[in-house]
Amino acid sequence: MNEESHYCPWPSGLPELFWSHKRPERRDAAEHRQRILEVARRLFAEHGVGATSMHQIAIAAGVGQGTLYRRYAHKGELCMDLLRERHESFAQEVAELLAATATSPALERLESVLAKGVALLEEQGALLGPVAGSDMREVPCDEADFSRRFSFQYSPWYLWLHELLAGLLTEAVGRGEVASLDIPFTADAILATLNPMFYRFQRQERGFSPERILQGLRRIYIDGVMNLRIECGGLQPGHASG
Amino acid sequence: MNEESHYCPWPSGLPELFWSHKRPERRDAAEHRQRILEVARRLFAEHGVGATSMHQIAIAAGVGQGTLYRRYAHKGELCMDLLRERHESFAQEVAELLAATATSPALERLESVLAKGVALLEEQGALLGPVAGSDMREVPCDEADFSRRFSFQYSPWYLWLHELLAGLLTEAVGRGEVASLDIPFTADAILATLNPMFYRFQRQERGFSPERILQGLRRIYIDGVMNLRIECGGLQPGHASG
DNA sequence: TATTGTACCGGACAATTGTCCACTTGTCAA
DNA sequence: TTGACAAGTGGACAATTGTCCGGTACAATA
Repeated sequence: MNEESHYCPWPSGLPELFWSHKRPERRDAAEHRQRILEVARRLFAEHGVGATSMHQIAIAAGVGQGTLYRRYAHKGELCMDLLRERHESFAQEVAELLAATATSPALERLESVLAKGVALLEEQGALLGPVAGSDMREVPCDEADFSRRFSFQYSPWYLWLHELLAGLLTEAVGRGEVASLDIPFTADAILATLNPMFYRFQRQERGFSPERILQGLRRIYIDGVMNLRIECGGLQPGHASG
Repeated sequence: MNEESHYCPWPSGLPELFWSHKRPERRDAAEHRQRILEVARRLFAEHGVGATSMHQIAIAAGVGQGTLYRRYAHKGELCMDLLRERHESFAQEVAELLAATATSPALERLESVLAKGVALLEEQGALLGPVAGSDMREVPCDEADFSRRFSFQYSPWYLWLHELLAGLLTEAVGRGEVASLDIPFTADAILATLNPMFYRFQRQERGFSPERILQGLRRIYIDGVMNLRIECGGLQPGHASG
Protein backbone atom coordinates (compact mmCIF):
# COMPACT_ATOMS: atom_id res chain seq x y z
CA MET A 1 0.00 0.00 0.00
CA ASN A 2 1.64 3.17 -1.14
CA GLU A 3 1.52 6.16 1.15
CA GLU A 4 1.70 8.78 -1.56
CA SER A 5 -0.97 7.16 -3.60
CA HIS A 6 -3.48 9.35 -1.85
CA TYR A 7 -1.83 12.56 -2.91
CA CYS A 8 -4.61 14.30 -4.68
CA PRO A 9 -3.91 17.30 -6.87
CA TRP A 10 -7.42 17.30 -8.31
CA PRO A 11 -9.65 18.11 -5.45
CA SER A 12 -12.72 17.92 -7.55
CA GLY A 13 -13.95 21.43 -7.77
CA LEU A 14 -12.46 22.90 -4.65
CA PRO A 15 -11.02 26.38 -5.13
CA GLU A 16 -7.52 26.28 -6.49
CA LEU A 17 -6.30 28.04 -3.38
CA PHE A 18 -6.37 24.81 -1.47
CA TRP A 19 -3.48 23.34 -3.36
CA SER A 20 -1.94 25.99 -5.57
CA HIS A 21 1.01 26.24 -3.20
CA LYS A 22 1.97 22.72 -4.10
CA ARG A 23 4.11 22.00 -7.06
CA PRO A 24 1.73 21.45 -9.97
CA GLU A 25 1.33 18.02 -11.36
CA ARG A 26 3.86 17.11 -13.98
CA ARG A 27 2.64 17.24 -17.55
CA ASP A 28 3.37 13.59 -18.31
CA ALA A 29 1.78 12.53 -15.08
CA ALA A 30 -1.40 14.34 -16.00
CA GLU A 31 -1.40 12.73 -19.41
CA HIS A 32 -0.90 9.35 -17.85
CA ARG A 33 -3.76 9.80 -15.46
CA GLN A 34 -5.98 10.77 -18.33
CA ARG A 35 -4.92 7.80 -20.37
CA ILE A 36 -5.34 5.42 -17.46
CA LEU A 37 -8.88 6.58 -16.88
CA GLU A 38 -9.78 6.33 -20.56
CA VAL A 39 -8.27 2.89 -20.95
CA ALA A 40 -9.83 1.61 -17.76
CA ARG A 41 -13.23 2.87 -18.75
CA ARG A 42 -12.93 1.15 -22.11
CA LEU A 43 -11.56 -2.15 -20.82
CA PHE A 44 -14.11 -2.31 -18.03
CA ALA A 45 -16.87 -1.73 -20.52
CA GLU A 46 -15.47 -4.30 -22.94
CA HIS A 47 -14.55 -7.18 -20.64
CA GLY A 48 -16.13 -6.31 -17.35
CA VAL A 49 -14.40 -5.00 -14.28
CA GLY A 50 -13.54 -8.40 -12.87
CA ALA A 51 -11.95 -9.71 -16.03
CA THR A 52 -9.68 -6.70 -16.39
CA SER A 53 -6.43 -6.86 -14.45
CA MET A 54 -4.44 -3.91 -13.26
CA HIS A 55 -1.58 -5.23 -15.35
CA GLN A 56 -3.68 -5.12 -18.50
CA ILE A 57 -4.71 -1.61 -17.75
CA ALA A 58 -1.13 -0.55 -17.21
CA ILE A 59 0.01 -2.14 -20.46
CA ALA A 60 -2.86 -0.74 -22.46
CA ALA A 61 -2.27 2.71 -21.04
CA GLY A 62 1.42 2.40 -21.83
CA VAL A 63 2.61 2.82 -18.27
CA GLY A 64 4.26 0.53 -15.76
CA GLN A 65 2.58 -1.28 -12.92
CA GLY A 66 4.22 1.01 -10.41
CA THR A 67 2.83 4.06 -12.09
CA LEU A 68 -0.64 2.68 -11.95
CA TYR A 69 -0.40 1.59 -8.34
CA ARG A 70 1.12 4.91 -7.44
CA ARG A 71 -2.23 6.54 -7.99
CA TYR A 72 -4.63 3.74 -7.27
CA ALA A 73 -3.83 1.43 -4.43
CA HIS A 74 -6.23 -1.11 -5.89
CA LYS A 75 -8.88 -1.59 -8.52
CA GLY A 76 -11.53 -0.22 -6.23
CA GLU A 77 -9.87 3.17 -6.08
CA LEU A 78 -9.70 3.25 -9.83
CA CYS A 79 -13.40 2.53 -10.04
CA MET A 80 -14.02 5.22 -7.49
CA ASP A 81 -12.24 7.72 -9.62
CA LEU A 82 -14.24 6.67 -12.65
CA LEU A 83 -17.39 7.19 -10.65
CA ARG A 84 -16.31 10.45 -9.08
CA GLU A 85 -17.97 12.73 -11.56
CA ARG A 86 -21.23 10.88 -11.37
CA HIS A 87 -21.10 10.92 -7.62
CA GLU A 88 -20.46 14.59 -7.54
CA SER A 89 -23.42 15.35 -9.71
CA PHE A 90 -25.46 13.01 -7.56
CA ALA A 91 -24.34 14.81 -4.45
CA GLN A 92 -25.29 18.09 -6.00
CA GLU A 93 -28.71 16.82 -7.03
CA VAL A 94 -29.38 15.56 -3.54
CA ALA A 95 -28.13 18.75 -1.96
CA GLU A 96 -30.42 20.78 -4.17
CA LEU A 97 -33.33 18.51 -3.48
CA LEU A 98 -32.80 18.83 0.24
CA ALA A 99 -32.42 22.57 0.01
CA ALA A 100 -35.68 22.80 -1.90
CA THR A 101 -37.53 20.78 0.70
CA ALA A 102 -35.89 22.29 3.75
CA THR A 103 -39.20 22.79 5.48
CA SER A 104 -40.67 19.39 4.76
CA PRO A 105 -40.67 16.75 7.46
CA ALA A 106 -37.37 14.93 7.71
CA LEU A 107 -39.22 11.72 7.01
CA GLU A 108 -40.04 12.80 3.52
CA ARG A 109 -36.57 14.13 2.97
CA LEU A 110 -35.04 10.86 4.07
CA GLU A 111 -37.39 8.98 1.82
CA SER A 112 -36.34 10.92 -1.22
CA VAL A 113 -32.70 10.32 -0.38
CA LEU A 114 -33.37 6.58 -0.20
CA ALA A 115 -35.08 6.71 -3.57
CA LYS A 116 -32.19 8.59 -5.10
CA GLY A 117 -29.75 6.14 -3.58
CA VAL A 118 -31.50 3.14 -5.04
CA ALA A 119 -31.65 4.82 -8.42
CA LEU A 120 -27.91 5.42 -8.32
CA LEU A 121 -27.20 1.84 -7.30
CA GLU A 122 -29.34 0.61 -10.13
CA GLU A 123 -27.50 2.82 -12.56
CA GLN A 124 -24.02 1.78 -11.52
CA GLY A 125 -24.26 -1.79 -10.44
CA ALA A 126 -21.35 -2.95 -12.55
CA LEU A 127 -18.76 -0.53 -11.28
CA LEU A 128 -19.79 -0.22 -7.68
CA GLY A 129 -19.42 -3.88 -6.86
CA PRO A 130 -15.64 -3.89 -6.96
CA VAL A 131 -15.56 -0.56 -5.22
CA ALA A 132 -17.32 -1.95 -2.22
CA GLY A 133 -15.32 -5.12 -2.15
CA SER A 134 -12.08 -3.90 -3.59
CA ASP A 135 -9.69 -6.70 -2.90
CA MET A 136 -10.71 -8.26 0.36
CA ARG A 137 -7.64 -10.44 0.51
CA GLU A 138 -7.02 -10.65 4.19
CA VAL A 139 -5.13 -8.07 6.12
CA PRO A 140 -1.46 -9.07 6.40
CA CYS A 141 -0.90 -8.94 10.15
CA ASP A 142 -1.21 -5.20 10.37
CA GLU A 143 -4.61 -4.45 11.77
CA ALA A 144 -4.25 -0.79 10.84
CA ASP A 145 -4.36 -1.75 7.20
CA PHE A 146 -7.90 -2.87 7.77
CA SER A 147 -9.22 0.61 7.41
CA ARG A 148 -7.35 1.43 4.25
CA ARG A 149 -8.72 -1.66 2.60
CA PHE A 150 -12.20 -0.47 3.10
CA SER A 151 -11.99 2.22 0.53
CA PHE A 152 -15.72 2.32 0.33
CA GLN A 153 -16.38 3.04 3.96
CA TYR A 154 -13.56 5.54 3.95
CA SER A 155 -14.20 7.12 0.63
CA PRO A 156 -15.29 10.74 0.64
CA TRP A 157 -18.40 9.39 -0.97
CA TYR A 158 -19.34 7.19 1.95
CA LEU A 159 -18.37 9.84 4.47
CA TRP A 160 -20.50 12.37 2.70
CA LEU A 161 -23.50 10.10 2.63
CA HIS A 162 -23.04 9.19 6.25
CA GLU A 163 -22.91 12.81 7.23
CA LEU A 164 -25.93 13.60 5.13
CA LEU A 165 -27.98 10.86 6.74
CA ALA A 166 -26.74 11.79 10.17
CA GLY A 167 -27.79 15.35 9.49
CA LEU A 168 -31.27 14.31 8.47
CA LEU A 169 -31.64 12.08 11.49
CA THR A 170 -30.38 14.77 13.83
CA GLU A 171 -32.85 17.18 12.33
CA ALA A 172 -35.70 14.74 12.69
CA VAL A 173 -34.88 14.00 16.31
CA GLY A 174 -34.22 17.64 17.12
CA ARG A 175 -37.57 18.71 15.71
CA GLY A 176 -39.24 16.04 17.76
CA GLU A 177 -40.48 14.27 14.64
CA VAL A 178 -38.96 11.01 15.76
CA ALA A 179 -38.09 9.25 18.98
CA SER A 180 -34.43 9.49 19.85
CA LEU A 181 -32.05 7.05 18.23
CA ASP A 182 -28.38 6.29 17.86
CA ILE A 183 -27.66 8.57 14.95
CA PRO A 184 -24.25 7.44 13.68
CA PHE A 185 -25.15 3.80 14.08
CA THR A 186 -28.45 4.19 12.30
CA ALA A 187 -26.80 6.05 9.47
CA ASP A 188 -24.34 3.20 9.08
CA ALA A 189 -27.16 0.69 9.17
CA ILE A 190 -29.01 2.51 6.43
CA LEU A 191 -25.83 2.56 4.38
CA ALA A 192 -25.34 -1.14 5.02
CA THR A 193 -28.58 -1.74 3.17
CA LEU A 194 -27.62 0.73 0.48
CA ASN A 195 -24.36 -1.13 0.09
CA PRO A 196 -23.55 -2.03 -3.51
CA MET A 197 -22.87 -5.64 -2.63
CA PHE A 198 -26.11 -5.96 -0.71
CA TYR A 199 -27.97 -4.32 -3.55
CA ARG A 200 -26.36 -6.60 -6.08
CA PHE A 201 -27.32 -9.60 -4.04
CA GLN A 202 -30.93 -8.50 -3.78
CA ARG A 203 -31.15 -7.76 -7.46
CA GLN A 204 -29.31 -10.66 -8.98
CA GLU A 205 -29.64 -13.48 -6.51
CA ARG A 206 -32.97 -12.73 -4.93
CA GLY A 207 -34.30 -11.31 -8.15
CA PHE A 208 -35.99 -8.35 -6.51
CA SER A 209 -36.91 -5.29 -8.54
CA PRO A 210 -35.54 -1.88 -7.65
CA GLU A 211 -39.06 -0.84 -6.70
CA ARG A 212 -39.40 -3.72 -4.32
CA ILE A 213 -36.06 -2.98 -2.72
CA LEU A 214 -36.95 0.66 -2.30
CA GLN A 215 -40.28 -0.29 -0.80
CA GLY A 216 -38.55 -2.62 1.61
CA LEU A 217 -36.18 0.12 2.69
CA ARG A 218 -39.08 2.50 3.14
CA ARG A 219 -40.90 0.05 5.33
CA ILE A 220 -37.86 -0.33 7.54
CA TYR A 221 -36.55 3.17 7.83
CA ILE A 222 -39.47 5.45 7.06
CA ASP A 223 -42.56 3.60 8.19
CA GLY A 224 -40.66 1.78 10.89
CA VAL A 225 -37.75 3.56 12.46
CA MET A 226 -38.74 7.08 11.60
CA ASN A 227 -42.37 6.60 12.40
CA LEU A 228 -41.75 5.85 16.04
CA ARG A 229 -42.76 9.01 17.84
CA ILE A 230 -41.50 10.05 21.18
CA GLU A 231 -44.88 9.24 22.68
CA CYS A 232 -44.61 5.68 21.38
CA GLY A 233 -42.60 3.83 24.01
CA GLY A 234 -40.47 0.83 23.15
CA LEU A 235 -42.18 -2.43 23.91
CA GLN A 236 -45.28 -0.86 25.43
CA PRO A 237 -46.68 1.20 22.62
CA GLY A 238 -48.80 4.15 23.63
CA HIS A 239 -50.53 6.49 21.24
CA ALA A 240 -49.04 7.94 18.14
CA SER A 241 -49.63 11.64 17.73
CA GLY A 242 -51.33 12.80 14.53
CA MET B 1 -13.44 -23.31 -8.55
CA ASN B 2 -13.77 -27.01 -8.10
CA GLU B 3 -17.16 -28.56 -8.64
CA GLU B 4 -16.63 -31.47 -6.28
CA SER B 5 -15.37 -29.28 -3.52
CA HIS B 6 -18.87 -29.11 -2.19
CA TYR B 7 -19.21 -32.83 -1.84
CA CYS B 8 -19.99 -33.17 1.79
CA PRO B 9 -19.78 -36.54 3.46
CA TRP B 10 -20.07 -35.06 6.95
CA PRO B 11 -23.53 -33.65 7.13
CA SER B 12 -23.03 -32.47 10.64
CA GLY B 13 -25.25 -34.63 12.73
CA LEU B 14 -27.87 -35.50 10.20
CA PRO B 15 -28.97 -39.12 10.38
CA GLU B 16 -26.59 -41.36 8.55
CA LEU B 17 -29.38 -42.42 6.25
CA PHE B 18 -29.01 -39.26 4.24
CA TRP B 19 -25.70 -40.28 2.83
CA SER B 20 -25.00 -43.86 3.73
CA HIS B 21 -25.71 -44.90 0.16
CA LYS B 22 -22.67 -42.97 -0.94
CA ARG B 23 -19.30 -44.56 -0.90
CA PRO B 24 -17.79 -43.74 2.50
CA GLU B 25 -14.95 -41.32 2.71
CA ARG B 26 -11.58 -42.88 2.22
CA ARG B 27 -9.57 -43.40 5.37
CA ASP B 28 -6.62 -41.29 4.26
CA ALA B 29 -8.94 -38.54 3.13
CA ALA B 30 -10.58 -38.44 6.55
CA GLU B 31 -7.19 -38.23 8.22
CA HIS B 32 -6.18 -35.43 5.95
CA ARG B 33 -9.31 -33.48 6.67
CA GLN B 34 -8.69 -33.87 10.35
CA ARG B 35 -5.12 -32.73 10.01
CA ILE B 36 -6.05 -29.79 7.85
CA LEU B 37 -8.56 -28.57 10.39
CA GLU B 38 -6.14 -28.96 13.27
CA VAL B 39 -3.33 -27.22 11.47
CA ALA B 40 -5.56 -24.43 10.25
CA ARG B 41 -6.93 -23.83 13.71
CA ARG B 42 -3.43 -23.63 15.10
CA LEU B 43 -1.97 -21.42 12.39
CA PHE B 44 -4.94 -19.08 12.45
CA ALA B 45 -4.58 -18.74 16.20
CA GLU B 46 -0.84 -18.20 15.95
CA HIS B 47 -0.54 -15.77 13.06
CA GLY B 48 -4.06 -14.64 12.40
CA VAL B 49 -6.28 -15.71 9.57
CA GLY B 50 -5.08 -13.11 7.13
CA ALA B 51 -1.41 -13.88 7.57
CA THR B 52 -1.89 -17.58 6.97
CA SER B 53 -1.87 -18.67 3.35
CA MET B 54 -3.55 -21.72 1.97
CA HIS B 55 -0.14 -22.87 0.83
CA GLN B 56 1.23 -22.73 4.36
CA ILE B 57 -1.70 -24.71 5.62
CA ALA B 58 -1.21 -27.35 2.95
CA ILE B 59 2.49 -27.68 3.72
CA ALA B 60 1.97 -27.78 7.46
CA ALA B 61 -0.73 -30.38 7.09
CA GLY B 62 1.51 -32.40 4.81
CA VAL B 63 -0.80 -32.34 1.83
CA GLY B 64 -0.64 -30.70 -1.58
CA GLN B 65 -2.39 -27.53 -2.63
CA GLY B 66 -4.77 -29.48 -4.77
CA THR B 67 -5.85 -31.64 -1.89
CA LEU B 68 -6.60 -28.61 0.21
CA TYR B 69 -8.51 -26.82 -2.52
CA ARG B 70 -10.38 -29.99 -3.28
CA ARG B 71 -12.27 -29.59 -0.02
CA TYR B 72 -12.20 -25.88 0.50
CA ALA B 73 -12.64 -23.68 -2.49
CA HIS B 74 -11.15 -20.80 -0.52
CA LYS B 75 -10.07 -19.74 2.93
CA GLY B 76 -13.58 -18.69 3.80
CA GLU B 77 -14.89 -22.21 3.45
CA LEU B 78 -12.14 -23.47 5.69
CA CYS B 79 -13.11 -20.93 8.32
CA MET B 80 -16.71 -21.94 7.92
CA ASP B 81 -15.82 -25.52 8.65
CA LEU B 82 -13.86 -24.47 11.71
CA LEU B 83 -16.88 -22.56 12.91
CA ARG B 84 -19.36 -25.23 12.08
CA GLU B 85 -19.51 -26.82 15.49
CA ARG B 86 -19.96 -23.52 17.21
CA HIS B 87 -22.65 -22.56 14.77
CA GLU B 88 -24.46 -25.77 15.31
CA SER B 89 -24.52 -25.34 19.03
CA PHE B 90 -25.63 -21.77 18.50
CA ALA B 91 -28.42 -22.93 16.26
CA GLN B 92 -29.49 -25.41 18.86
CA GLU B 93 -29.46 -22.82 21.61
CA VAL B 94 -31.57 -20.48 19.56
CA ALA B 95 -33.96 -23.21 18.57
CA GLU B 96 -34.42 -24.18 22.20
CA LEU B 97 -34.87 -20.59 23.22
CA LEU B 98 -37.52 -20.08 20.61
CA ALA B 99 -39.24 -23.29 21.52
CA ALA B 100 -39.32 -22.21 25.16
CA THR B 101 -40.87 -18.86 24.29
CA ALA B 102 -43.25 -20.08 21.64
CA THR B 103 -46.16 -18.16 23.08
CA SER B 104 -44.35 -14.88 23.64
CA PRO B 105 -44.85 -12.04 21.19
CA ALA B 106 -42.69 -12.36 18.12
CA LEU B 107 -41.16 -9.02 19.02
CA GLU B 108 -39.55 -10.42 22.10
CA ARG B 109 -38.47 -13.51 20.31
CA LEU B 110 -36.83 -11.50 17.57
CA GLU B 111 -35.14 -9.36 20.16
CA SER B 112 -33.56 -12.33 21.85
CA VAL B 113 -32.34 -13.62 18.50
CA LEU B 114 -30.70 -10.27 17.82
CA ALA B 115 -29.01 -10.39 21.21
CA LYS B 116 -27.75 -13.90 20.59
CA GLY B 117 -26.51 -12.89 17.18
CA VAL B 118 -24.52 -9.98 18.52
CA ALA B 119 -23.06 -12.17 21.22
CA LEU B 120 -21.92 -14.68 18.62
CA LEU B 121 -20.40 -11.97 16.45
CA GLU B 122 -18.54 -10.62 19.43
CA GLU B 123 -17.25 -14.07 20.23
CA GLN B 124 -15.99 -14.88 16.76
CA GLY B 125 -14.89 -11.64 15.25
CA ALA B 126 -11.53 -12.96 14.13
CA LEU B 127 -12.74 -15.92 12.14
CA LEU B 128 -15.95 -14.57 10.74
CA GLY B 129 -14.39 -11.67 8.92
CA PRO B 130 -12.74 -13.75 6.22
CA VAL B 131 -15.80 -15.92 6.00
CA ALA B 132 -17.93 -13.02 5.00
CA GLY B 133 -15.40 -11.58 2.65
CA SER B 134 -13.65 -14.72 1.53
CA ASP B 135 -11.63 -13.65 -1.42
CA MET B 136 -13.58 -10.99 -3.21
CA ARG B 137 -11.23 -10.94 -6.14
CA GLU B 138 -13.52 -10.09 -8.97
CA VAL B 139 -15.54 -12.64 -10.81
CA PRO B 140 -13.65 -13.80 -13.92
CA CYS B 141 -16.16 -13.15 -16.69
CA ASP B 142 -18.55 -15.81 -15.55
CA GLU B 143 -21.38 -14.09 -13.76
CA ALA B 144 -22.63 -17.41 -12.45
CA ASP B 145 -19.53 -17.69 -10.32
CA PHE B 146 -20.77 -14.70 -8.42
CA SER B 147 -22.95 -16.81 -6.22
CA ARG B 148 -20.36 -19.38 -5.35
CA ARG B 149 -18.03 -16.66 -4.19
CA PHE B 150 -20.51 -15.55 -1.63
CA SER B 151 -20.01 -18.48 0.60
CA PHE B 152 -21.47 -16.55 3.46
CA GLN B 153 -24.78 -15.72 1.86
CA TYR B 154 -24.99 -19.22 0.53
CA SER B 155 -23.72 -21.08 3.50
CA PRO B 156 -26.18 -23.31 5.32
CA TRP B 157 -25.52 -20.98 8.22
CA TYR B 158 -26.83 -17.92 6.45
CA LEU B 159 -29.71 -19.80 4.91
CA TRP B 160 -30.69 -21.11 8.30
CA LEU B 161 -30.61 -17.68 9.87
CA HIS B 162 -32.56 -16.21 7.01
CA GLU B 163 -35.20 -18.84 7.33
CA LEU B 164 -35.37 -18.38 11.06
CA LEU B 165 -35.85 -14.64 10.76
CA ALA B 166 -38.35 -15.08 7.98
CA GLY B 167 -40.26 -17.48 10.19
CA LEU B 168 -40.38 -15.03 13.05
CA LEU B 169 -41.49 -12.22 10.80
CA THR B 170 -44.15 -14.37 9.18
CA GLU B 171 -45.40 -15.31 12.59
CA ALA B 172 -45.51 -11.73 13.75
CA VAL B 173 -47.37 -10.58 10.68
CA GLY B 174 -49.68 -13.57 10.74
CA ARG B 175 -50.64 -12.95 14.34
CA GLY B 176 -51.34 -9.35 13.51
CA GLU B 177 -48.62 -8.17 15.85
CA VAL B 178 -47.02 -6.15 13.13
CA ALA B 179 -48.01 -4.33 9.98
CA SER B 180 -47.26 -6.28 6.84
CA LEU B 181 -43.77 -6.13 5.43
CA ASP B 182 -41.58 -7.69 2.78
CA ILE B 183 -40.42 -10.69 4.74
CA PRO B 184 -37.49 -12.04 2.73
CA PHE B 185 -36.13 -8.57 2.12
CA THR B 186 -36.42 -7.57 5.73
CA ALA B 187 -34.71 -10.74 6.85
CA ASP B 188 -31.84 -9.98 4.48
CA ALA B 189 -31.70 -6.43 5.77
CA ILE B 190 -31.44 -7.61 9.35
CA LEU B 191 -28.69 -9.98 8.34
CA ALA B 192 -26.92 -7.16 6.53
CA THR B 193 -26.59 -5.43 9.86
CA LEU B 194 -25.59 -8.66 11.57
CA ASN B 195 -22.95 -9.10 8.91
CA PRO B 196 -19.50 -9.87 10.33
CA MET B 197 -17.88 -7.17 8.25
CA PHE B 198 -20.42 -4.60 9.32
CA TYR B 199 -20.04 -5.64 12.92
CA ARG B 200 -16.30 -5.47 12.69
CA PHE B 201 -16.51 -2.00 11.25
CA GLN B 202 -18.78 -0.80 14.02
CA ARG B 203 -16.62 -2.30 16.71
CA GLN B 204 -13.16 -1.46 15.50
CA GLU B 205 -13.54 1.62 13.40
CA ARG B 206 -16.48 3.31 15.06
CA GLY B 207 -15.46 2.03 18.43
CA PHE B 208 -18.99 1.10 19.46
CA SER B 209 -19.56 -1.36 22.26
CA PRO B 210 -21.54 -4.55 21.67
CA GLU B 211 -24.24 -3.15 23.93
CA ARG B 212 -24.51 -0.02 21.87
CA ILE B 213 -24.71 -1.99 18.65
CA LEU B 214 -27.38 -4.24 20.05
CA GLN B 215 -29.31 -1.24 21.28
CA GLY B 216 -29.06 0.32 17.84
CA LEU B 217 -30.38 -2.83 16.23
CA ARG B 218 -33.22 -2.97 18.72
CA ARG B 219 -34.19 0.58 17.97
CA ILE B 220 -34.34 -0.17 14.27
CA TYR B 221 -35.95 -3.56 14.14
CA ILE B 222 -37.84 -3.95 17.39
CA ASP B 223 -38.93 -0.48 18.39
CA GLY B 224 -39.09 0.67 14.81
CA VAL B 225 -40.01 -1.88 12.20
CA MET B 226 -41.74 -4.35 14.46
CA ASN B 227 -43.55 -1.76 16.48
CA LEU B 228 -45.52 -0.48 13.54
CA ARG B 229 -48.98 -1.88 14.03
CA ILE B 230 -51.48 -2.47 11.30
CA GLU B 231 -53.55 0.41 12.55
CA CYS B 232 -50.56 2.70 12.22
CA GLY B 233 -50.56 3.74 8.56
CA GLY B 234 -47.42 4.72 6.74
CA LEU B 235 -46.93 8.45 6.72
CA GLN B 236 -50.18 9.31 8.44
CA PRO B 237 -49.95 7.49 11.72
CA GLY B 238 -53.19 6.70 13.45
CA HIS B 239 -53.50 5.09 16.85
CA ALA B 240 -51.45 2.20 18.06
CA SER B 241 -53.45 -0.49 19.74
CA GLY B 242 -52.43 -1.53 23.25
C1' DT C 1 20.90 27.98 -19.98
C1' DA C 2 22.72 24.99 -16.50
C1' DT C 3 21.66 22.93 -12.21
C1' DT C 4 19.15 20.66 -8.83
C1' DG C 5 15.87 18.19 -6.34
C1' DT C 6 12.00 15.60 -6.45
C1' DA C 7 7.93 13.72 -8.25
C1' DC C 8 7.40 10.25 -11.31
C1' DC C 9 8.44 6.11 -14.20
C1' DG C 10 8.62 1.21 -15.36
C1' DG C 11 9.35 -3.31 -15.07
C1' DA C 12 11.37 -7.00 -12.28
C1' DC C 13 9.93 -9.49 -8.13
C1' DA C 14 7.70 -11.74 -4.30
C1' DA C 15 3.55 -13.58 -2.51
C1' DT C 16 -1.05 -15.66 -3.10
C1' DT C 17 -4.75 -17.69 -5.00
C1' DG C 18 -6.78 -21.11 -7.61
C1' DT C 19 -6.38 -24.65 -11.61
C1' DC C 20 -4.85 -28.70 -13.90
C1' DC C 21 -3.61 -33.21 -14.70
C1' DA C 22 -0.83 -37.32 -14.51
C1' DC C 23 -0.36 -40.52 -10.86
C1' DT C 24 -1.68 -43.31 -6.67
C1' DT C 25 -4.59 -45.70 -3.51
C1' DG C 26 -8.50 -47.39 -1.24
C1' DT C 27 -12.79 -49.93 -1.82
C1' DC C 28 -16.02 -52.87 -3.87
C1' DA C 29 -17.36 -56.83 -6.57
C1' DA C 30 -16.34 -60.92 -8.76
C1' DT D 1 -7.06 -62.46 -4.37
C1' DT D 2 -7.47 -59.69 -7.93
C1' DG D 3 -8.97 -56.25 -11.12
C1' DA D 4 -11.35 -52.05 -12.10
C1' DC D 5 -12.32 -47.56 -11.22
C1' DA D 6 -13.60 -43.64 -8.79
C1' DA D 7 -11.85 -40.88 -5.20
C1' DG D 8 -8.09 -38.79 -3.79
C1' DT D 9 -3.24 -36.76 -4.21
C1' DG D 10 0.46 -33.38 -4.94
C1' DG D 11 3.02 -30.18 -6.96
C1' DA D 12 3.92 -27.56 -11.15
C1' DC D 13 1.65 -23.60 -13.36
C1' DA D 14 -0.81 -19.54 -14.70
C1' DA D 15 -2.75 -15.35 -13.24
C1' DT D 16 -3.05 -11.39 -10.10
C1' DT D 17 -2.03 -8.28 -6.80
C1' DG D 18 0.96 -5.21 -4.71
C1' DT D 19 5.99 -3.72 -3.63
C1' DC D 20 10.50 -1.99 -4.58
C1' DC D 21 14.06 0.66 -6.33
C1' DG D 22 17.46 2.32 -9.72
C1' DG D 23 16.72 5.78 -13.12
C1' DT D 24 14.47 9.60 -15.60
C1' DA D 25 12.53 13.88 -16.83
C1' DC D 26 10.28 17.83 -15.53
C1' DA D 27 9.74 22.37 -13.23
C1' DA D 28 11.71 25.63 -10.32
C1' DT D 29 15.72 28.22 -9.31
C1' DA D 30 20.03 30.71 -10.27
